[in-house]
Amino acid sequence: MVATQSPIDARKRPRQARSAATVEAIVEAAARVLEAGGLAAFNTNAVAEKAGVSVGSLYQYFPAKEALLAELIRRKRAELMTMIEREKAQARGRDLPSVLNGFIRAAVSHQLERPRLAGSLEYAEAMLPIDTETEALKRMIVAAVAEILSLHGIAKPETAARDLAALTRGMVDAAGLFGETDMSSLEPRVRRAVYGYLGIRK
Amino acid sequence: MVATQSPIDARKRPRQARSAATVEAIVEAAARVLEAGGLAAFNTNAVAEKAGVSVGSLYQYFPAKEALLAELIRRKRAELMTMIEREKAQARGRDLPSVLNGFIRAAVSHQLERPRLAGSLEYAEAMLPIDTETEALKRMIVAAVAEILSLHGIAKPETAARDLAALTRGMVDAAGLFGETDMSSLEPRVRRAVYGYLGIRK
Amino acid sequence: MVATQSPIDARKRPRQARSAATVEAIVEAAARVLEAGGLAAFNTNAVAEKAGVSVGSLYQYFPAKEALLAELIRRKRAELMTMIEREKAQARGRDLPSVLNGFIRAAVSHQLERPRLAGSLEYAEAMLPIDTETEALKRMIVAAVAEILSLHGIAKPETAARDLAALTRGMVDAAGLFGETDMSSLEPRVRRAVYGYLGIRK
Amino acid sequence: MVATQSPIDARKRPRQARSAATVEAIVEAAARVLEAGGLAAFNTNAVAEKAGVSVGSLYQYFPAKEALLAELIRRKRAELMTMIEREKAQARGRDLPSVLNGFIRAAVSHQLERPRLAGSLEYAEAMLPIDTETEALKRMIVAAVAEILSLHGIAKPETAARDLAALTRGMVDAAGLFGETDMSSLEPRVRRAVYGYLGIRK
DNA sequence: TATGAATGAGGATTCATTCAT
DNA sequence: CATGAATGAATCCTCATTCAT
Repeated sequence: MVATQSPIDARKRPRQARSAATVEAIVEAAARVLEAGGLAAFNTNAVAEKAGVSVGSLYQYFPAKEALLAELIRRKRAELMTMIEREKAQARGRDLPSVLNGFIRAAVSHQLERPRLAGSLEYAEAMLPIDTETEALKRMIVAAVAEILSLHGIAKPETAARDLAALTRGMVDAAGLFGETDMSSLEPRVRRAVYGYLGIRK
Repeated sequence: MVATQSPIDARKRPRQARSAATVEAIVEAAARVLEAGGLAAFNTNAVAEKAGVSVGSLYQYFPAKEALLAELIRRKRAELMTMIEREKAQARGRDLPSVLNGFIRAAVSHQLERPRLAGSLEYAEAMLPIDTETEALKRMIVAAVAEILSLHGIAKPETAARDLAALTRGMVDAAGLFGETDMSSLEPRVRRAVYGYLGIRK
Repeated sequence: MVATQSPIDARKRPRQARSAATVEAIVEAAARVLEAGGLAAFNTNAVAEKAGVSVGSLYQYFPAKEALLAELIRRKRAELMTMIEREKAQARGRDLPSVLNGFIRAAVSHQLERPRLAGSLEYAEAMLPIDTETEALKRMIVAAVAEILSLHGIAKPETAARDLAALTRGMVDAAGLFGETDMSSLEPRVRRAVYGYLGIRK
Repeated sequence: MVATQSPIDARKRPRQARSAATVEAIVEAAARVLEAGGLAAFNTNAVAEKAGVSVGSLYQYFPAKEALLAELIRRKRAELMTMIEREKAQARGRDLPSVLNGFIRAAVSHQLERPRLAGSLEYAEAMLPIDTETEALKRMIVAAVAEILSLHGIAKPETAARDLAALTRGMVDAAGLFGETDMSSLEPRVRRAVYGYLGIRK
């Protein structure tokens, strides 16, 4: 990996097994703190305490609070990227609706899980200076979706990919915040909007 | 549970013209600060300075930082409510697409204006304990849209109203953050998604 | 002391009488803390406490710890500059030894006063990035002395000025740290070195 | 109050060849860190890293940060002591100027080498509680010089020794910090001051 | 009422030192 | 002995809020 000189990006990689566990504990604690109290409650002392670790250890692996946030964002994006790659791999020879259904199912399940966490990360990402790696992942995700759309003859595939992602995220976030937890109820509603946007019938 | 004396709810209403001007200056300054630096940069000293007013005066009208945020949210909602009332008033005797077009146009123009401000307010609203008045406005907006949808035979009008609002907000926010400023390009895309969701063709 | 009113001043100027007193209390406390424990003990909490003021107030007037240090340096230099100007004003028509005696007396009395404070400020000045105003004062001091030397036919007056300042400072610092407090014993020793350096006899 | 077991004083002496190499690496790294960033940047982690050694190893040989600093000071003094002994050995039968020239040459070359390092060590020595061994070395140096001066009929030889050392150090430090690196230009200037102080002509 | 100086709790970050491996 | 992960006290600095003028 190329060392981009941004401090937000610079995370010391653990060299021993014990520290890998520490890093995981910190990351999970960070997610929980964000989940529970949003960005306002997200402070290094709270995260360290919830992780059962000292502040010093936190700073051993994340040189700044923002670096921890960036790691959470990076992981979320990476998860999504993995899901998309999986869908893309299965897309060969299928018709567009089938492919879209896969994407939608992946996106909804991914986003509906911890809506308050997701919302905080999205806000943080929109407001903070984003590190290069995360930015790249973002572009790759859009590009992957756009590629599929393009193959099926959709015009302006990049814009469409962004619009569909935004629309889906908007719907799922709102549903999650409203208290919905049932994917099977939400999925068809998202599908209708997506199909409508693309001008195809189910 | 009834919040008898939540501090966030207790906002003095200005009583004189001179005070009204001060309040306006503070509110506009608050919006600008949020616009420029997001919630992280939103602090009372910065707002007071940008408003050309002392911190003391700020606290004269807004007993806590959150009260100022709540006022911004309330105003945003009130604007939207006004737009919706206007559209509703014109909806008599028109077909659903025409009515929807009005709504969509209103929503897009409203949301696309200051996307970073809108994003911060939405995040704040989702995370902070909301005061009763804003909560009520929110419900009224959904109810107003749901009523229209119901009149035109849409099933589960409340859910639809929330979904459409969420989908539209998601798309417009993303477009705004991406740098789009042209309503005429964004509107038809939103329309396609909305129509698709409702299962009607243009 | 006269506030020289330089354009380069990163310090917020107090607008009320009460805050002027606060600033003075902070500066004097800072000097005392440095005097007592050196740079290692120089921390904002200690200074604020000794000044009988909150940390917040300290930061109201000095945006960083270094700014406070810089102010101490600036004041010390300004004092010296004032002394030198006074001597320079009296130098007209006198012979070099008389002028030098004045300078030496001023320098010794100035430096012997609080040797530990002086030492800390010198070290800080040598190590920290110096602000432009202090740098300019430093040059002015050297230039003023060099001018006098030049008038009396001393070769390489700039180098001589720096050497004499260094030699004097070295001797006085060491004497101060050793516990000497008697100017009248130290002065003639400095004089012998200075005269010797310049190749003149008393 | 007697400090029975001051940590600064307790410095383990290395016993094996391998350890000696480690100790040298640490000491040299410490010097480099001081050279580069002064006392503010002097921390055990930085030193250990630059030495290519773990912090644990550093603490194996130096039980506290101050012990490392003390070792640097002790070495610097020991170097000077060695130089002085060498000069003293050659002093038999020579006249005072010849002897002084030797001393001055030794002192200038010694001090001009790494001025920032020297400055930091001097400051540390002046401010920190000094261990007994270093204190003794210091006295021996003064005594050695005083002895020479006394042999040549100089009054108050102890005071003179201290004054000359201080004057020389002041001049060389300032020259070094100013960027001078040429001994041959600085030496005669120091000589003039020294001779002047002692009231002898070259 | 308006002002802005003052407060101090809270939160970010560093670094000397310890100790399990 | 060597390692480097872990600790937490110490320090810098911010900002919501109060209150004397």
